[in-house]
Amino acid sequence: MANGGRGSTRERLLDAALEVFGEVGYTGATITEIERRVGLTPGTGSFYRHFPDKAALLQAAVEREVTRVLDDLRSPEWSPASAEQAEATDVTLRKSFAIIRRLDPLFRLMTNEGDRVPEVRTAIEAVVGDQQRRLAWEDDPGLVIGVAALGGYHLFSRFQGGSFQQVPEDAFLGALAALVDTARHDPGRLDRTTTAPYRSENSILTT
Amino acid sequence: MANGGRGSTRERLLDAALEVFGEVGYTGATITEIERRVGLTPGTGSFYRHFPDKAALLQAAVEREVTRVLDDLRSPEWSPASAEQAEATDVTLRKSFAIIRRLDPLFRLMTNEGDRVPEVRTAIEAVVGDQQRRLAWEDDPGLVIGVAALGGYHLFSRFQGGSFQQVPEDAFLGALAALVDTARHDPGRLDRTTTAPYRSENSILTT
DNA sequence: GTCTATATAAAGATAGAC
DNA sequence: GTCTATCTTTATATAGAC
Repeated sequence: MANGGRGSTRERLLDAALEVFGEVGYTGATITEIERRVGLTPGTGSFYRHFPDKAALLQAAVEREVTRVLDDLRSPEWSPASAEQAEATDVTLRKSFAIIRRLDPLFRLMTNEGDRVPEVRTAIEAVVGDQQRRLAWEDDPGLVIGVAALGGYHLFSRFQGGSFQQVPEDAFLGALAALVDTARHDPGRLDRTTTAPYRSENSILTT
Repeated sequence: MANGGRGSTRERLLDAALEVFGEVGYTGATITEIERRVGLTPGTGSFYRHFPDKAALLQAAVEREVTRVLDDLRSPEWSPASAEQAEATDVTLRKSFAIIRRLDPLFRLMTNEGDRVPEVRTAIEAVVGDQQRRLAWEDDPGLVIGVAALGGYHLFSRFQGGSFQQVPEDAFLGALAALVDTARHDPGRLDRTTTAPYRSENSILTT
């Protein structure tokens, strides 16, 4: 049962909605299945005592989630350090990764509903927009690359049903932080054009 | 019309299927809409002269796409250089990025259908599995990070409906190649633990 | 606030004419 | 190989009893 049976039926319906819509998309989700997950008798239409229709459920679920995310992002645990309190790169990356994970339910909704449900895109832009402004390519290209790498690690891990290329999270974050740090403390390095062919020193492919 | 009206109706149905399933998911897609896209009169059930049912269409579409992708990956344009023909990092990354883009339709299917349609996951694993073996963390952590960054850039670009953080593809690829190159030619760098807090030299936030 | 019963609409699917 | 007509199933949604 969504939310372990806790909270009002309305709240549990919102929990289930975020879950099911993310899993099978809006059209793929049935009212019957949502009723089942919250402990209502499936197919009875009890759902309609709480929401006028399916569309209203989607809208309410997205709105509540966006509110919650924005709220979370204000807590010190997630928010980036101010200009006065500079923080180490690995700390910044860990926060970014936590945010990516926190946004995952909305990401799924976005991927599943994308353009069909404009509210979803608008809502996500509201959340991501705030983060974006702190992450400008001109200011800190290394960090932009780092966040992209975290996004890819997250995405591919989902696809592979484990961690991307079996790389443990800590190992990935550690190595990435070291690399991003290089870029941050020596910005000129990113301008250098790559020329020399690369031959791995320890690849099993190398003779 | 899917495929611009070229090819047999069956082939055009497969084209439309990949398209529509990727856009709205399996349950979200209607036979009627697929008929419309290939130029059959919508709602007439003409589709059923070509496939026994909707599930068969999904399976056939995935199978054909997987075959095509595996075929493409064998061409020199996409395949990684052999151990004897070392290639520059930016070339490797460009190929990887092309592959990620080539896989995008299957990625969408995967995200939309995920666990509900096991064939999709299996098929994608067949394709990705081959690439995976060439990309081991122990051999070349810098490249693994690089590929993750490309995946994140691709994903976030899709979300933002443009390019990630307005960063042009060439700029991103260039900077990423330089960074990955650093890691490749100085592997010890990735082991270094980050300690010094970072303060941007050119951020508008810095006083 | 939940269940029974039922109405309505949409989608999957089939038979048969052309 | 496509269209007309139709059947079946499934899902959204409502009215009313408890």
